[in-house]
Amino acid sequence: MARSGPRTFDRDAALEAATLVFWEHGYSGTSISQLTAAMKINPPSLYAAFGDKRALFTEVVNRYNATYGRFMADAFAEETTATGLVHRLIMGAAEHYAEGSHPPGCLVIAAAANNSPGNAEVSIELADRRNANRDLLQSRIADAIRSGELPADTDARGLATYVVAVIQGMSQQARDGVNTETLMAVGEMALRTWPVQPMSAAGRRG
Amino acid sequence: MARSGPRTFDRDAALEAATLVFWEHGYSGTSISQLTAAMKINPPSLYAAFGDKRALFTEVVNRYNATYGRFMADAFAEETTATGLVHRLIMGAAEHYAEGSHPPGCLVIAAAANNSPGNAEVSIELADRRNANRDLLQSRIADAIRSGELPADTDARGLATYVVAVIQGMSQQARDGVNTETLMAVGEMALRTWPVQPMSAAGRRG
DNA sequence: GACTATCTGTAGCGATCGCTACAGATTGGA
DNA sequence: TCCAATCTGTAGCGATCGCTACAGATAGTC
Repeated sequence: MARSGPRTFDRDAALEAATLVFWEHGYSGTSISQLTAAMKINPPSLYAAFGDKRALFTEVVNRYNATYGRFMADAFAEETTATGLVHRLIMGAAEHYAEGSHPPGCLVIAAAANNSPGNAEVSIELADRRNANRDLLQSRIADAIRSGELPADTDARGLATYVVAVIQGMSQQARDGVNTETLMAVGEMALRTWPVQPMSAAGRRG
Repeated sequence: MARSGPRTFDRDAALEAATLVFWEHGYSGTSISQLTAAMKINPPSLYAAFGDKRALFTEVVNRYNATYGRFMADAFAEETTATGLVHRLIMGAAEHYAEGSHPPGCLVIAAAANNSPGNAEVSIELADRRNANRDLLQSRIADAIRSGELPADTDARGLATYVVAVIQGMSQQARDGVNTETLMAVGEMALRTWPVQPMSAAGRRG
């Protein structure tokens, strides 16, 4: 077999393979031997290219957010109203979480739920990402209340938590085998609770 | 130290201790040494009294459903309308998932999310329990549609999945640090999407 | 009070974990 | 063409995993 010289494997393809394994089995449920088998490299190559398991996972999560999870960042960047933003977040989750081309659900939600004390840092890392998203959504909702898009008595914290909970629940349901069609129905039901200014035409509801 | 004779430890107290550890760290994230430390027994006593780690976990889950998770079974047993049932499931989750007297969230939802291939059976065991609950709720909703409690065009599958997703999302949010007050707000928002017969007085909405 | 049965504590089993030392193989530069 | 540098594969490190053999200690029986 070919040994040495410049790197012989595709770093991004290896990251993609690692992503799918972490997505399916979570951080602690994935072993180095599983990773090296999926990435088609040997342990020393993995450690030379990515550092250690922890650093590889962080790189995987960052890449995930820029690829599979991109619809979230895009929604935050492109939607100017809280109503449009929430609609796109929820329906995007419904659309993507049960696609057959990758493991079900959201990697950031599902990949570090069970963690031994030794892996607590990884749980915290993902929880921080989830909570940052929720806080960002809350601030966008607060903006919408100030601008008059949403009623003045709207509970920004509660509403943001509700939206994030629905998305996380859809991720779990996708993991439990629910298909895209049902997730879409869930998303539409979730959006019916959205507060609308009585005299406003800002709502997206059909 | 005292050795031997009849069993010297309280079996149920040991189960309770094991419950809290599994609840916090999940199945694969909990080691035998953690369990024996929390249960204040040594490995041979654990294996003599409970079989192995897997059997202990199953016993823990059954006991959990009869204690901490009892509000779910009670709601199914005591509520006669789908509306009342769903109200009690969601508000019960909101009330209990962030209590400070035990780990946050629901053990059945959180304890086997990350699993290596060797622990796949445990994931399936909990997924089956979750899906059985969802299917039971769906059948109760279908009954309510037939009886006229809910509109005839109600999507029983979608609605049951929505309710279960909200509950699972609340569990995740509790794990991420959200308090009871916010969970209550989430539950009330979730119930606003409940379909009501226009001419009926069956709704519980405030 | 010896005997049997049962439980407990110590110690350690084989397997796997994340990770790495080492040497063989191949490349680019001199 | 030979060297220095770099990557790869083999093999195995110490630690921990789930689990158990073994022997010491206590209880009930006669």
